[in-house]
Amino acid sequence: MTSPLRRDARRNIERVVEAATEAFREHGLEVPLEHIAQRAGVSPGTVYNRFGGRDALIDAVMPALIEARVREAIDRALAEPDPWDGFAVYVTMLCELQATDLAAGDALGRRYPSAERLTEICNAQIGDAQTILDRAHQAGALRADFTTEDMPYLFWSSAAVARATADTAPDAWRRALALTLDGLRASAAHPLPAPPMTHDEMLAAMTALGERRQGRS
Amino acid sequence: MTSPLRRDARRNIERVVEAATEAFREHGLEVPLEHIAQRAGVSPGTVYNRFGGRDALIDAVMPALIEARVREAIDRALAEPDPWDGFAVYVTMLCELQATDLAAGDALGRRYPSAERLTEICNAQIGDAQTILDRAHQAGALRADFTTEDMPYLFWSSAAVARATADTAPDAWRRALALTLDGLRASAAHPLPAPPMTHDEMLAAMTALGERRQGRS
DNA sequence: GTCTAAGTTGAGGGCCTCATCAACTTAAGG
DNA sequence: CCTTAAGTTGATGAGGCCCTCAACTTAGAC
Repeated sequence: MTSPLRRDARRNIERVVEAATEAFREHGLEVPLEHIAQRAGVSPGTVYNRFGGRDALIDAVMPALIEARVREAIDRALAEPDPWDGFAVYVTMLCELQATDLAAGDALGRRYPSAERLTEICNAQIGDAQTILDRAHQAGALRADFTTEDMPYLFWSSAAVARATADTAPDAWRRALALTLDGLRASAAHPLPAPPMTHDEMLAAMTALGERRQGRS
Repeated sequence: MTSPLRRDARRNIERVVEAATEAFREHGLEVPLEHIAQRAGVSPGTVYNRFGGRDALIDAVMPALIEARVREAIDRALAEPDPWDGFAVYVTMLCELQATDLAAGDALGRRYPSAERLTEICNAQIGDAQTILDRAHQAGALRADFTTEDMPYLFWSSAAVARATADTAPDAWRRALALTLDGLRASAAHPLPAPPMTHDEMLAAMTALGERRQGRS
């Protein structure tokens, strides 16, 4: 079997996970691994030894966080007696998460294929979202032409607003989101100029964002 | 007086401006200056000699482009008999510009204080936007609580969607924007959770985006 | 206390971008 | 043509990040 880790190794793993959680939250998933190492009081080499690279580290840190927060959002949404309120609560809580945790913003709006556990969690999350949408659709509250494939627009938009205003008007995203939500009510619906993305287009777009570390060639 | 430039110098300036226009459009305002130099068939040093740095180059290239396109949008908007349609056309044309020209996306949503001409143009643009908004407000078509300071939300959001989907669903931003616009009609208005940004907060947020070249410390 | 495999270290090679400047080239006036 | 100031070049140093690996340290078994 995998021989048990030495005590110092286990302790370093803990430290790195802890440092990574904080650094990811504060600076996003692209924070230099060297900053994480330093924060953990460990050499860069150790991070690579223990995790093998950024994606594995992401996969060690993010899934639990995302899953917990998404679950919370789902529960609160379904507890809401009014289906529209449920939908609004769901979206708002996830956007709030994005606004307070840059890494969550990355994780919700992008895909990192080699972070397998995270990908799994996020895909499951789409199914959960479907439940909330269905309920709001059936109540006639959510416009009929809004689909799960449109959800990333909300996350991308809110993340963009939150990042832009983080230092100057940290609650601006709430106003921007409220404006957008008003456009999603069935009563606000006007014909749309284009069909939704297909599921594959959506995933491809999110994956491209994950790969595009920064400006490419 | 400033002694006239030598012919080769003038020619190089032209080439660099041309190369920069294309490179900015394709890759955004953060494209490496060396790529621009290469594209212009010129050494990196020449770009620095002639322009002195990225901001000056931006200022040499972007203002004319932005001004022309904004003017076009204003004209088309005011030509629209219905004030709501005018507003929608205005916003849509600027978002289309963002979607087809990454540099325009940067310029409309950010501020680069040391690119003075560009800053001036963009500030003037806000005044023009006010005209369009006023007309739509007075017609009772645009929700009363939507202000000029809310406009950046539209640009940031649309730019985020356009960047995300550029390679996979290049028209997705139209759908996302249409959803958002439906929330801006007076008839869709529900109370908002927060006041608009102040003008200063808006400018500060845009400036921060311009300075934040990429992930900061 | 000794020993050794497990673990850590941090310098270093690779790659990228910025910005500079001494040495070279060339336009253009005389 | 020759001259020379204007202009260009591209190698270079500085800074940042990634990832690796030979040398060193240490936990923990005996």
